[in-house]
Amino acid sequence: MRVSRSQAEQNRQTVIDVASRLFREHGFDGIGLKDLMKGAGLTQGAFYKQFDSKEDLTAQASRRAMEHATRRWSSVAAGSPDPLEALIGLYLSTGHREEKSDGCPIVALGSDAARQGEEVRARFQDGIAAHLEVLDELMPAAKGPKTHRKAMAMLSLMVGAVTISRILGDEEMSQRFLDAAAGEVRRIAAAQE
Amino acid sequence: MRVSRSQAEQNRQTVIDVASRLFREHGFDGIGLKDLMKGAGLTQGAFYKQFDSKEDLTAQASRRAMEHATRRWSSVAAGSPDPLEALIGLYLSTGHREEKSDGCPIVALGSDAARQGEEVRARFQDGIAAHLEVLDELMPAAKGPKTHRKAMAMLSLMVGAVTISRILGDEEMSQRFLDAAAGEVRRIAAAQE
DNA sequence: ATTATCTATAGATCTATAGATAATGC
DNA sequence: ATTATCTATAGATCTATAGATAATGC
Repeated sequence: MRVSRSQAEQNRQTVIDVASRLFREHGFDGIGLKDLMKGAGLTQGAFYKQFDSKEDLTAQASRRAMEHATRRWSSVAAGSPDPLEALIGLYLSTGHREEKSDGCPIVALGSDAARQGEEVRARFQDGIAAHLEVLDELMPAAKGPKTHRKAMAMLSLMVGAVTISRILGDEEMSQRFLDAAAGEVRRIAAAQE
Repeated sequence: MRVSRSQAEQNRQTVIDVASRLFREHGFDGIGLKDLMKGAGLTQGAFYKQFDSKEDLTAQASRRAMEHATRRWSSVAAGSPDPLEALIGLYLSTGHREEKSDGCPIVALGSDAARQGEEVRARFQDGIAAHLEVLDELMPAAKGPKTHRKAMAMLSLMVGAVTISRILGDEEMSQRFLDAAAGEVRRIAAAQE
């Protein structure tokens, strides 16, 4: 039954990966330890050797999800001649709207995160700051004192639009929210000031 | 033990009101029927004479919260010489950031709503459409074909900014998100096109 | 006679712990 | 000898139902 130390550590990492996806799909309160562990091919009993509590896993899964999302933003931006358009194409798309478990954690868990303890919220805060830095870098206009301010508005707009588009059953309305956000994100980035 | 028909109906309405607040505070999965009923001064046993299921109450509480929020937007806009500034002052404020249970349901429950069934999501969709109409009305620039598109971007931006500001423990950063959003909402409303 | 609410409970599920087991690591 | 994982379980809580009770409404 016992496995090697490196295998145990790998199992722990798998649990965090699985949790980062299942929490995004079902919410922090929408999935239990049994199913989280089952997703990693383990049983519930192994949980408390790996983590202090469910809240502990929640915090670690939040960090994992945020770091993954930031890395994706960076590499999409770095791999395109027009980083902003590449990011808009990725984020404000139907693909992203329909991919809850591998999509942006702020969209999938933003409302839930606001109700969590300090530890979880700190992991989200770090991720949000990292997202802002990526946006700062790809701003096409000359970098001014307003750049960071613009990045905040762009992130808010993107998060809000995908959140709303996921709620809407009316496909056309949902699409129009994404398109409207894309247009305004471009405008904000391009604005002189 | 039995109460009059009108008292029973009033009790039902109280449960919906209480639920619309407690769900916003704790999430749909974060509070049980016992505490919801207790909040209305009743016991759990009375629940199923009033509602079909928890999901039924979830849908009714969502409608109630959304209608309340829309009415607040309308009256704030109608009661001011500068409707847009009045709305910004109400929505993108620390007061709203700290008032989860009586604040915007899209912020408090947006991520949760995206995971709910059609019935609940339809109530949010109706409320979102109603919010857009309020924004359409108060747009200062001459109403063009782009008005509705702008309203969508403004709503997304406002929802995203307050959602993020509620997650952040860093007060200054939180405030800067609200300010950045306020600035861009004004810009979008004022833009010619 | 009907029924709104109550207490009580069924059955499922939740987080967390205890003790057994079998493999690792010294 | 230590320990990662397993099965089993404690105790709390969740949604939903059943039957009793006491007041309403015919």
